[in-house]
Amino acid sequence: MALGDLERSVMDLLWDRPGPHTANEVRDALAGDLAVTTVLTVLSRLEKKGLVHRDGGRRPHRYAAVSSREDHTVGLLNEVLGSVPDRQAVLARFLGGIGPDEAAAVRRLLGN
Amino acid sequence: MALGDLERSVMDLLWDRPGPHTANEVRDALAGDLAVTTVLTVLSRLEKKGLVHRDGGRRPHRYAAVSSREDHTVGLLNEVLGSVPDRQAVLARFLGGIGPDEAAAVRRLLGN
DNA sequence: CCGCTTTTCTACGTGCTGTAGAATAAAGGC
DNA sequence: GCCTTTATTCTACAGCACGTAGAAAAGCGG
Repeated sequence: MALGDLERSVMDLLWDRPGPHTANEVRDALAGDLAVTTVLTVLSRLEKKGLVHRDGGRRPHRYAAVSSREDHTVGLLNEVLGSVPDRQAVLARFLGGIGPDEAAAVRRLLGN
Repeated sequence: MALGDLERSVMDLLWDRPGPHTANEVRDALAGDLAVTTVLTVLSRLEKKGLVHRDGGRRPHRYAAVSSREDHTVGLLNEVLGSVPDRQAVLARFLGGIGPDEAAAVRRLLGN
């Protein structure tokens, strides 16, 4: 699921600052001078996309990211990899293009 | 650069079948019954996006993918990874989620 | 009950994509 | 050099996602 620029900014905010936030808090933290309704629209679209959870128990409602930025991004990676018939071939090229430092990190991460 | 469904189908075709192709060939190979002009529009949009190269030397023009499916997909992966502040953290989660067989393949690809 | 805050509904402009007809251009035969 | 056929470009339009927000409704504190 691709995000627009503003949607992306909102997600970045929710990822960068921990804890649930109200729409007003999100608007204040965003660059520019948006209307709260704009932020609410975006938040509700993000909720429909399953990226944001809304706690509507008390007013004002609180919003938070459903999954971490890392988990979300891994999902995107797998989505990209799923669109291709030979996943391994892509990984091969990807690994061939990373720097030696990062290659070392990958090796370490694989418990080796 | 995200692709639409038809754009994606055309790219898949150009990747699956080697050599340059005419618009008519592409249309015949595609599922459904599209007009050639539709295919030409899509091809020219893909050309503008830099994904397709057109040889307009002789008529009919021939079209071919600029880069391999693997290289293109690696580009997408890096685009996704570039949108995140901590690339390594994402790679860590990604690697944690792959199967043991694929982990072995990755280790092998890293020359280990 | 009343005003203020918050949320929902509705709406509109823009850009991208799928789709293709109309208009134009080239190319080959005669 | 014309004419027919084939290929390319121009123009267009509907649908959808997104940024943006006003108008309307709903809830809360006093």
